[in-house]
Amino acid sequence: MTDKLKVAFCGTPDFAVPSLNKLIERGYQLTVFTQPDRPKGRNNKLVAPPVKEIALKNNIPVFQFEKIRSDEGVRTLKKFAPDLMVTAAFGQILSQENLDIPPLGCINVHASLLPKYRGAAPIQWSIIDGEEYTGVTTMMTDIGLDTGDILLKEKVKIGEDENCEELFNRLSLIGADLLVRTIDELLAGTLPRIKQDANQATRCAMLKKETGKIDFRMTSQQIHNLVRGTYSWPCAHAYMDDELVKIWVTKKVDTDYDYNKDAEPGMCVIANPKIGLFIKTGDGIIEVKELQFQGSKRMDAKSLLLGKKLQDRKFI
RNA sequence: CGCGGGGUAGAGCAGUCUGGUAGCUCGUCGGGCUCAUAACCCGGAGGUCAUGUGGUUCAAAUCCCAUCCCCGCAA
Repeated sequence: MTDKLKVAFCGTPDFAVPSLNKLIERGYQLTVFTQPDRPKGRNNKLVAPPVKEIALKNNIPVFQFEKIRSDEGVRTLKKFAPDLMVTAAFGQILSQENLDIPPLGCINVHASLLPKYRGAAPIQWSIIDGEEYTGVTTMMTDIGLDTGDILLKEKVKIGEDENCEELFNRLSLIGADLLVRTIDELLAGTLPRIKQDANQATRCAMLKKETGKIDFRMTSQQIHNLVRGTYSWPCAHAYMDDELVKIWVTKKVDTDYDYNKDAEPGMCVIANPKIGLFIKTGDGIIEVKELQFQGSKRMDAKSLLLGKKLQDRKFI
């Protein structure tokens, strides 16, 4: 084992946790930088980022600058004097001054096959776009947005019904393994560095609430992708009589059902507690397995239909 | 004290405004019927109506007060 490599770890959400855990296992000397606690939930209670929880449990120093590129952030980083810096879903932009501090540079773990899906929500967008494959890439961080040289890459197939929470979990574990392999090769001097082909690059935007709005004129497959890709947040949704309805789980329909083929997209063409809930789409119907009306709990469609009549009512 | 919805049988809901025997759709148990079903028919069990030995009342799931829990929005 490499003794006492000093690593500054910058990460925030669950995705970054397995990577941090790996570095802890390695016994590196760590300092963690993460986002400040944010108000969450109904009473605006402050909630610590998952990475902070892990760090505290392991007695690792934690800093929560609003901006790590601030004077104070830079000063703190310099004082720790890391050999290497690692970022994983940090959510802050590093300055050149930050990047110049660690002699070995800065490695970023990014959940896409770069140069595709640079940006903030690559996992979600790869599902929404209906990609067959995605993966994790480690790269040398530079000043651009996910533009640094590619180091290692691992490709995975996206499951047909896999939602982005499941894919997140899968990729976060793969990312953690890829990270330590990257560090090993970096130290061994065998690490490849490949420039990104800017012509092939695509960039994905942050998800907005509005991203999850379902337009039932889309195809069943597109809707299924949207539901899976926005799972958990912002969650695919539609409205019925001004009531917000979250669509949690859908299933593509393979059976031949008898329903009104002339119904408008969004119409509940079959809404039977014994069969389920089926909504007309642009090219057929889609089954809604789990959904949630505003103010009420998330539940499976068949249960909901026991108490709520949705037959021939329409989602917009 | 951010705004709003809700807690009624194992599940999902109605009933609350206008106080007067606890209902519906399922499930479950028992029986019947059908070549068959998203089946159908008959019968039964199962609730201190979130909590308060709270207030009002002849009478509270329902009105008033307090507390707890769940959910949506906003951040």
